[in-house]
Amino acid sequence: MNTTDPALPVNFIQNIISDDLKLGKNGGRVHTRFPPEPNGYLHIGHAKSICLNFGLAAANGGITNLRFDDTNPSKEEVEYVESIQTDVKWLGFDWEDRIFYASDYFEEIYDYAVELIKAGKAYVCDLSAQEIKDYRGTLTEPGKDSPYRNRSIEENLDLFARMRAGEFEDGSRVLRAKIDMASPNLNMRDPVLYRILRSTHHRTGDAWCIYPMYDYAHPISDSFEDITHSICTLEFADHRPLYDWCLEALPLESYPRKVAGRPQQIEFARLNLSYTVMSKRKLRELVEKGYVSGWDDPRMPTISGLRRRGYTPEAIRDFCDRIGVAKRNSMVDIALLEHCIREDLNMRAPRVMAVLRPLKVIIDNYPEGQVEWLDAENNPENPEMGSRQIPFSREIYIEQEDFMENPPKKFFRLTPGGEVRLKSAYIIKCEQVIKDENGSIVELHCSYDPDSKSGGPTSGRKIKGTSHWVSAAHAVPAEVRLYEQLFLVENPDEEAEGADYKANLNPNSLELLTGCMLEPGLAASDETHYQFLRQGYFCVDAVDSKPDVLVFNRIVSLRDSWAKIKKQG
RNA sequence: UGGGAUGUAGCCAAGCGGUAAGGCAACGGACUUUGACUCCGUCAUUCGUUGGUUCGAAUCCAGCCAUCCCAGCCA
Repeated sequence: MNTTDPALPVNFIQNIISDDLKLGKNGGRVHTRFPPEPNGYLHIGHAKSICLNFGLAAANGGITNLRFDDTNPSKEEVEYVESIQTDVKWLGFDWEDRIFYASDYFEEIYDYAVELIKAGKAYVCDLSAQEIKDYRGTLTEPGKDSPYRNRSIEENLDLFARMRAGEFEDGSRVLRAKIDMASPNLNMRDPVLYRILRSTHHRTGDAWCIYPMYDYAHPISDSFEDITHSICTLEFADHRPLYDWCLEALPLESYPRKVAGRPQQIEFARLNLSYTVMSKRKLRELVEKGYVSGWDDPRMPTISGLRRRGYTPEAIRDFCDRIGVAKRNSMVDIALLEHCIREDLNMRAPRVMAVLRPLKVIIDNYPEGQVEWLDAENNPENPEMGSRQIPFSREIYIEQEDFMENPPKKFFRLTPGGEVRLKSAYIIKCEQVIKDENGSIVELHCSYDPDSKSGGPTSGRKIKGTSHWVSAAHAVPAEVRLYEQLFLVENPDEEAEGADYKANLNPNSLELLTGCMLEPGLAASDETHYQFLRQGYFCVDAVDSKPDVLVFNRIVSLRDSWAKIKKQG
């Protein structure tokens, strides 16, 4: 029980680890592994597993392996193994030199299968896939033995060797564990251990035409790597007896929690996030059908998408710490993720001024041609970040939405005849509204109060509203993308033929703004985050930025977006 | 209707026989050179439900109810 050390995580897995340590199991070691199949990019759900495996080990003085569960070459690609490494590193975790592949063990895994056959615990089955299914029985009825179940050891050995040698067609034979066709647990009804599959493997090429199944390869891999705590998600709970069966049936030296005499895996509930499409199949569909620019499109809930949308590793790790770990299926509100990134960025993102939808303002009583460099603090929350100089001149831009000709009661910004403070500068008063022939507002003429200069001795006048602005002559044009994460507006009926969930994705997930005006001097790098005042946090998109234009991506609140869509009907 | 797992606030989640932590959200209020941020305050007489054991139960026991997972030669 974790009742003493406040530095340790508080969750049921930590409790298990603490108990094991107390009992001296595994020689006091804690060794975990993060075992993704390289069949797609990692998403926020994987982040939970990564933080758990690496975090729990680190908190207990242990280590963590990165292991690719690459036993099904038909779905796997090197692009994915590379992106997974990039993303785990970016999240801030280090597997040092312990990067492994299940495919590294293919030869040994095969040898163990031969041992299983020799021990009478496995047999080659000639049933077709459909027949195996039929023989398996149902949830409520027991299955029946395969007619090939009692082949001689010699025949099994011969057949299995010939399977490997490529003598048989794909799908014509499998190697099965001989367990119990009447088990109430379907996974124990003589599960398939090896299948014949002619598919080029991203690492072993065409060296093999038979590949081990997850249920068989995984416990062996854990054992080879001396893993002490094999953490996986809830849907594998039913596989646990099979995991144990493999370890017990094989002459293996090490397996998790062996000292207790009960090797076992530990299951936790996978992450579900509101508004978030977490299914790899669906994410793949978005990519393959070109609905997004790629797995790292900022609208994607992938680690790489979140990165481009402006999320930091610190925020994601904090989120994973806060959601907790348990065994109940739950749905975490994405507002918590959004809270984590805002909190992280609040202290370290410089405040800058940028006008997304410019409205020209001419300050008539400000000398033509004059430029003043004003002092502006970089982060009021964090004075250590200092200040910078920004230019002020006769013609500036303010945000279109910061002026209203016929304002509602509680509008605090600029109105005809009204005053507003320009952040870090002067108080201005709107004297005249200029419109074009269509009645659209094209520019404002204002006056300024020279005594109201920010930080000056006479700057104390209180004005209800404050606006951001940028000097027209100095402004840098920019492109801004307002991205929001893809989410489902309505949940499509997945059972229906050709269910098109794409049609139900939020329609306004990307808004492209051109002609935005930035204060001069902003730097471009994908590590850079800014807060555009009152407009939220943005990060520079180094992937899409062009030589002459900075591209910013913005983090938006999905709840607000959802409300907006619902309101529009 | 077989097996496995889970039910504590709108959403997560501690709690492990001694009288319901914490976070997010929400709602009040203060502050503010951005209505942001920050800061104060409010938010479960009750732990799926019904019984039982006990001086005492979210914690132990029994029944019931609800939800999720399992019939890939996927992981």
